[in-house]
Order: sequence, then C-alpha cells, then structure tokens
Amino acid sequence: MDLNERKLQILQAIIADFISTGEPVGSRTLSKNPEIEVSAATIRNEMADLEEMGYLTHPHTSAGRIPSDKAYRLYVDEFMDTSDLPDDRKEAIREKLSETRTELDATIEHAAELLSEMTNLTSFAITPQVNENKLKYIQFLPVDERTVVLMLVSEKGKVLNKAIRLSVPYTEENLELMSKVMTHNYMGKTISSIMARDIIKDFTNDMSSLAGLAKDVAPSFMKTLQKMLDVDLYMNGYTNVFDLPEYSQDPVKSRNFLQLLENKSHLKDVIVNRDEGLVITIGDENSEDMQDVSLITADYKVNGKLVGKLGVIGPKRMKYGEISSVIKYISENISETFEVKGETDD
Amino acid sequence: MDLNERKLQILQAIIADFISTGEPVGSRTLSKNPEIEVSAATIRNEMADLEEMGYLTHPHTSAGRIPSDKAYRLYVDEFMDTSDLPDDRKEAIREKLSETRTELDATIEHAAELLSEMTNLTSFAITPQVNENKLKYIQFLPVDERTVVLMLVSEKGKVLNKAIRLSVPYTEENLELMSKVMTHNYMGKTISSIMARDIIKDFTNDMSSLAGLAKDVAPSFMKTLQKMLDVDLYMNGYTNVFDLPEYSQDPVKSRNFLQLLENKSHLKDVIVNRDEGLVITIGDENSEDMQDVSLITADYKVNGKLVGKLGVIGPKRMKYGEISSVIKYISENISETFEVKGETDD
DNA sequence: TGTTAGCACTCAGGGAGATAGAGTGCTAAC
DNA sequence: GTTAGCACTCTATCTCCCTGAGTGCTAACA
Repeated sequence: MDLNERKLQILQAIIADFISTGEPVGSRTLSKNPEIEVSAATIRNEMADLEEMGYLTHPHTSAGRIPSDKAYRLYVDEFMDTSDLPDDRKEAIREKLSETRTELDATIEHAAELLSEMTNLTSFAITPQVNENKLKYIQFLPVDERTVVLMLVSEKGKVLNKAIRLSVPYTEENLELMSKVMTHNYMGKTISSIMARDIIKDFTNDMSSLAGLAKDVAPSFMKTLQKMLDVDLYMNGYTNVFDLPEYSQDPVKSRNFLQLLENKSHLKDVIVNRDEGLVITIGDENSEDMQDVSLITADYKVNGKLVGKLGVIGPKRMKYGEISSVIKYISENISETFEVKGETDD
Repeated sequence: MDLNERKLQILQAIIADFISTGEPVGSRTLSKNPEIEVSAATIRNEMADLEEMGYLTHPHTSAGRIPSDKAYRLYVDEFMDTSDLPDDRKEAIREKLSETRTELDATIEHAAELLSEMTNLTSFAITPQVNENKLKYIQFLPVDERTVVLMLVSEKGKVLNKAIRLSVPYTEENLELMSKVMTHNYMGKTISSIMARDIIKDFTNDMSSLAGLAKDVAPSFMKTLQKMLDVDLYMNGYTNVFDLPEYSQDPVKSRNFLQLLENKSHLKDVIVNRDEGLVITIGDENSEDMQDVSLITADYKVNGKLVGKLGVIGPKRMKYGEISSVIKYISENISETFEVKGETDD
C-alpha cells in the first residue's frame, strides 16, 4: 500500500487535531475540514488503510483514531512547521537572556525558565560537560580550628569547594604541607587521571605525618573531583502537566511522570547522552521508562567547544514544530552570547 | 461544657483512627474499640458535644467525624506519643549520617533523604543562615581572555564563585588592581554593610581606569554577596503524596500540593522564619496557601551557634508523634556531630 | 475503479433510579 | 446518665438504558 497524497493529508490533519485537543479524531470531524474534500466514508477507508500501515490506532472500536509513534515520527521528519519564531518571542528571549550575559550559570537557569514559560512544558538544562579538564589550583582555607575548606579550580574555570570537618585540629604547618603535596602531585593533571590514583597512598608515601589529615581529606577530595566532571541540572515547570486534561484526570499518569522527574540523576544521564543538534525522540524511541513521553533537546556551545544541553519533556502530543523553534532559538542565542570572539552590541 | 475524661478518650480514638485511615470515623466503629466501653449511642452524644466545642466536623450529615485543626492541636500538645525512637531506627540514622560527618552540606542532604524515607512524606532541609558574616577573601581567577571567576570566601567558611564574562578582554594589571581595590574596600566588612554601599562608585572613586571592568563585575559581585546570605534548600520525596488515597484520587489536591513545593523561594522563606526548637504547625496555623497541610520542623546547630532547619510537609493527618521523634533525633544527631568540642568516636 | 451513501453494529459516557450501608439525631425506657 | 431503637439522611455503587460518536461493510453511482 502506498502513502499517497490524500492519505498524507488525512494523516496530517489527524495529527494536528489530536495534538491540539488530545481527543481521538473521527471521520466526520475530519470531513468538516475544508482542506479535505472527500466524504466521511472515504476518509474511513483511508483511515483503515493508515491503521493497517501502522500510523494510526484506536483506543476502542467506536472511538476516533489517534496517531501512533510512527506517525509522529513521519510528521516530525517531513511535515513539521519549522518556520521562524515570531519577532516578539525572539525579542523576549533575547531580552531575558541578555540580562545575565556575563554569567553562564545564570543564563542557563534563565533559559530553562523561559523554555517552560513559552512551551508550558517541563524544561531542563544542563551546564556544559567538561571531559578533559585539568586541575589548576588546589587550596585549603582555614575556617575554624577543626574545619577547613578545600577549594579546587579547573582550567575551564569551574570552582568547587567543600567544607571538611577534621577529626583532630589541624596545624598551620600540616595544612600548608598538605597543600604543597597536593599541588605538586595533582596540579595540571587531568581530573580523570587523578581519580584513577590511590590518593591515600600518595600522601603517605610523601609524608607519613600527614596520614591523619589525609584520611579526613581524601574522601572529600575524591568526591569533589567527581563533582568536577558532573553537570548541574536546572529544571522548571514540573507541575505544568496538570494543565493537560489527560494528565490531570489520570492520577497514575501524572504520578508516573513526576516520579520520572524526581529521579534527577537518571534524567541527567539521559540528557547528557543525547546527540548534539536538535534531537527529537518520541515515545518508544526513548528508554523504557519514558515510552509515554517525548523529549526535544538541543545543545549550546560555550567558546565554540564546551557543550551543554537544554530541552523539554512532555506528552507525545506536543507542538513539535513550535517548541523546536523555541529551543533552537534559545540554544543558538546562548551559543552566540558565549562565543569566543563574539562582540556584544549594547 | 467540659472536656471530661470520656470525651477526651473518644476524641483521641477518633484522631488516631483518622490519622491512620483517612476515613471519617463513625460511632459504631468506635464502639468496637475495646478501650471504649460505652455504647454507640453514648458515643454519638459525646461526638455531638465535641463537634459543638469545635473539635470535630462532618463532611456531610451521614458521614463519620473528622478531627478539626483545633483537635490536632490539642492532640499534639497533650496526648502525642513522644517516646523514643526504636533502636534500629536510631542506628540507621546514625549510620547514614556518620558516612558524611566531615562535610556539613552532604550531611544535610542525607538528612533530608533519610527524613523522607522514614516518614514517607516530603522532607526539606536548609543550610544554616549566617547573618553577621564577614568577607574574608576576595579573589579573581583568570579563565580565558574574556572570562574571570570571582571568588568570595566568608569568615564562616562559605565559599562562592561566579564566572564572569567580560565585555572586553581584561589585562593582568587591571585584574590585579581590581582585586586590590576590592580587598582594600571590603575585606573584613560584614556582607550586609557592603551591600548597602554604592559599589560602582567605590571603584570609580578609587580608580577611574577600572570603570569598564567594574561595570561588568559589579552586578555579579552584588548577586554573589546576596547569595552569601542565602540558604540552600534540599528537598526529597515530593511524589510521596501520591501514596495517600485522598491525594492520589484528587488531582486538584495533589496539584495544589506540588505547586506549593515548586515555589522554592517561598518555601525557603517559610522555613527560615520558623521558630527554633521542634515546631509543629497545623492547617490554619500556617500561612494562607498552606492551610491544608501541616509542617513539622526542628533546628540543628553548627558549632553550637549557626542554625539550620529541617522538617517535613504533609497532610494534616500525619503521625505527629513518630515523625517528631525522627526529626528530633536527626537534628540532634547533626548538632552533636558538628559541635565545637565534640569528639567523634571511631 | 474509485467514491459515496446508507445501514447495522459497537462501545464509552452519562443520567436516572434503586439499593445498600454507614452514619446521624432524637426519644423513650432503663 | 446510659442505652436501645427507630426514623431519617446522605453517599456510593450498581444496574439499566439511552445517546452519540464512531466504525466497517455493502451496494450503488459516476
């Protein structure tokens, strides 16, 4: 069987209708569409064909048709409206993002906020992932007699710190020695190479008097290194699903959705591992726990290199075209703002 | 009318029953309770009295009684079981919290996790609020030709940093000069006193050549100072409400609850402003948007001074006694761990 | 041969009515 | 003061029925 012109037209009409209403679409409703000039009976025949081809399903015999994941995929690949955003929206995005153009983190946070406001979905954004990052500074700051702050700075400008409570008070000399040993051992090394070493051994080899201090510091040091490789996740609008009738009327559905969002580390994983560029995954194209939703993500670049991501998660019946345009515009705007030689103009 | 022995007994039984089942309690159900030796008719008379006194209400004529906020208050003040936690729970808490006893932040995070696991409610915890904090170090770290990291360290050991993207490349000298000017102007001053000043003016007065740099740096500096005064909020288990039938069956109820939690800054405000000690607020004792829930919080102390808070939010029919004990034990455990002269013993 | 009108059929959703059951309040007797 | 008994109330649930939206199939039409 062939996906001829008329079948495509009908399929598109069904998808458009279902995306905006969430209700199964029947042949009579469709026949009222001025674009479609055949009768309801003909539409029914076509719909039966489309169902056989896997583009449509029924919730039950006497209900209208709803698009399958395959139909959404076809729609996204072939027919989605990818036209530009209206100027006022572009303006709004530029304005909000330029407020914070001196700070990457705040910009990312704002981007996520914008995204959920403009799409009425749940949005997320992650800070850039840095793989080959090297340690630039290691410093201990004394706080009180038994507390020090360990501060690590990477070449890429990420600064992390951790307050460490020691089991015995430190001495100035010990702390200084510790600083020196660590600087000597680790400065300029990549974070992953440091993490592969036996930290405790490094200390005890070099200076057995540091063993006590090292025992307190080592675990925090390791954890902080790990965090250096980690990304931050911003999320917004997780109660937006309640605006959709199929979620607000079905507690199981909304519960599942929210539980998906509560598992932050899993979500982070999923986002980090998505391809670059504008990526849309629909229903069964996602991992097992996300078969009921669609994700749209895009990446942004900092200095043309470091790659972060942002996007939305929501029901499969989302306005793919419009939302993609918003995500694309926001991510491009961030990339431009944080370009190496970009000149800001105001 | 008097709250005699029998009335109290009946009221207590109703509260206990309603807390565990969530269903209105009728006179016949109560008469089966072996503790209560009067007939259902007598119970009905007493219930009518209790209703008149404001301790009970009806959802409708032919339904059983449910406790009013006033009843919960009486219960919490007078009859709540405040006995100690069972040893295995204490053990579990001690163990989990001791994993991270060198790091305050991680401990607080774990405490919130524990709390939601043990109570099946939504838990939260905030890091200590520091009011009279002074700036200890101010430092700029160069990242690339147009990005620097501003790092601030307070006397209390809080370290914050912010990457700042400059509108024009900085020069080594300018950056150094900036560092010196800021150190000279602000080091050792309290954060609130710095925030009251006109930062931009400080720079231009001292060194007009810094004006360009200052324009980029000043807003980030202010924001970072503000953040110094801010607390961090950890939250866990926000989907736990779905385990309660009255929430999972009522989308409006669960939606309202989750929207309450999504407004993080408001929640932070509420928590920060609660009194010290174990504080329980029930329904209408809360602010307008929280009339339908109860909160239990307690504070923990760091070095016997800095005060942070943690607690839970949930339906009014919560197990006040048990939950209070958990919160109390966790907060005391944190306070002990971070006591000035406390010795850890392993 | 493709299109359409017509018709029988299916099924979910909603409303009406009946019923059960949990509960109340009141009264009269103990 | 306590209790048994009874009439009453109200919700929740079940059934039944109907409506309406939708389908698939068939036969006739262009």
